[in-house]
Amino acid sequence: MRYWLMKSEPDDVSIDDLAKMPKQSVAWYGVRNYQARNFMRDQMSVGDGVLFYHSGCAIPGIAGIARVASVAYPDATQFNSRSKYFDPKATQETPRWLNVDVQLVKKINLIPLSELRTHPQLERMRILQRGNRLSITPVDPAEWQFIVAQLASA
DNA sequence: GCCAACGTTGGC
DNA sequence: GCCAACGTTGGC
Repeated sequence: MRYWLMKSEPDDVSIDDLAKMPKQSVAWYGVRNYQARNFMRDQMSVGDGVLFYHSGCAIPGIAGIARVASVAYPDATQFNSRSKYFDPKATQETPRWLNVDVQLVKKINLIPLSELRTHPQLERMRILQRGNRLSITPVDPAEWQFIVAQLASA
């Protein structure tokens, strides 16, 4: 059992969009970074905890709690020439990009990035480090516990 | 819109 | 294998 923070742009898929999906589950398509892909491929298990993070928006922050709902499988968008995630080097036989399914556990009151920064318990979080761009990052169990028990319930 | 940080590409 | 150039991310 591991814990993750996964970024999504709410203009693309927001926490409310996730809540409206069948089974409140969505394929986490569009990851085109090898390190993030490898986290999904090598380290994620069904049931892992996910902090659903809104980025690239007016108030970035943690918008909900989710869970990993599948193992990694080929990301369909890499094969779609009309998709912005199309990858001409990927084939059905040798896909390059993978995704897991992510399922909503609960929407929470947004925990803004600016608030996360105020908690010394969280100062080592990857998301708070300067220059962080990775869209999927591991979260320490202690950080997960603090966020879910102390911040998400507030 | 700006800009710092980072990953990828491609020439050599 | 190095590294400059370029594109992207993402907070502000």
